[in-house]
Amino acid sequence: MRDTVDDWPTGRLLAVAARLVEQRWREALEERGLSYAGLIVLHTLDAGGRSLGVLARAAHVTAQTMGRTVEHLERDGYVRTVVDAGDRRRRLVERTDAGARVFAEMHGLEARMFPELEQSEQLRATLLEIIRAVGGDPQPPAVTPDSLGL
Amino acid sequence: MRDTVDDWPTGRLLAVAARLVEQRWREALEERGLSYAGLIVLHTLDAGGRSLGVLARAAHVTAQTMGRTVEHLERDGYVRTVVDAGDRRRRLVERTDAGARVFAEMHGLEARMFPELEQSEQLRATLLEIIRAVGGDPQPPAVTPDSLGL
DNA sequence: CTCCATTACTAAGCCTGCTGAATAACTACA
DNA sequence: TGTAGTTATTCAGCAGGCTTAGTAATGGAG
Repeated sequence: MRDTVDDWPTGRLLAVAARLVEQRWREALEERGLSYAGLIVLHTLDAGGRSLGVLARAAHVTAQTMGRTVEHLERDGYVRTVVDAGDRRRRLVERTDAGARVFAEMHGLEARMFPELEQSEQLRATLLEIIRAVGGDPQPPAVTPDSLGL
Repeated sequence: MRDTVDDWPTGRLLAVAARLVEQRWREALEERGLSYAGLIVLHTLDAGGRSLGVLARAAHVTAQTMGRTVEHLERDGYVRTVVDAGDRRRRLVERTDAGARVFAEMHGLEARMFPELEQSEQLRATLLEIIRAVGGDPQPPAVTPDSLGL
């Protein structure tokens, strides 16, 4: 009769847990005018400028979604985009100084915010298996998704 | 240099995994004109009619979000709402015959869709700990959120 | 019995996901 | 060269999260 979260299917638990963690992040981010999705982009750009499509594939979101997120980051002055000279279809996205600064401020938090989470190798391994099994890195499409096992 | 998902913070992995699983669900649901959020509501209503607020707390979403989801379910004919006679602020939500039918069709899928997921007691336990630590059941607010440990 | 705090829900608006469909630029091939 | 196909991005629109700000009904205190 009692309908607690305890007897929910695992997929649903996954969604709720992810939402709660993200929400906690939001509280820390909003005072910098930054979103969780934006933080991910700034993090990815740490290694240098990237095109929109590359960013999208890295974050496992569609190009459309990434386009809008980058738009917002640009509006807020955290990234700038330039048309790729070699392939004018491409828009290269790079961090501004403000973007690099705000990322540096937030970066340390990733480990401090949920230390138990970061240290749980078991959980990380399981999540990575799920991601590979369900989503799969788009690079090797020859892998059968049935080879999971967990 | 290579920026794969492997070295992402755990919270981010959680979000990606949840999104991928939900997306897989969506494919199976859309042909019935049902959303993932809607399925959760129909599931919760399996035990009988519930008010909007109760549904929201059960799903760990805000009352506003639940209001809209119920609105969509009602539009599609899967639930009906009636004003509670005893407390006219409340709107009781109950499944229609169509709602009960479509839920029955989908219900079995919960276990079949990702069998490995459902059987991983380890993962379930970890997710429940996260949910309790970060979100916490609103019922016992006396529990200190520091008592996690994973 | 009246007044006020609380509770349940609604309204408006923002952000991030998605899909489907268009456009522009590049590439390959005849 | 020219044309067809692929790839990168954008546009439009829907759903579901969230927040802040109302409104209406309840219920308790004086």
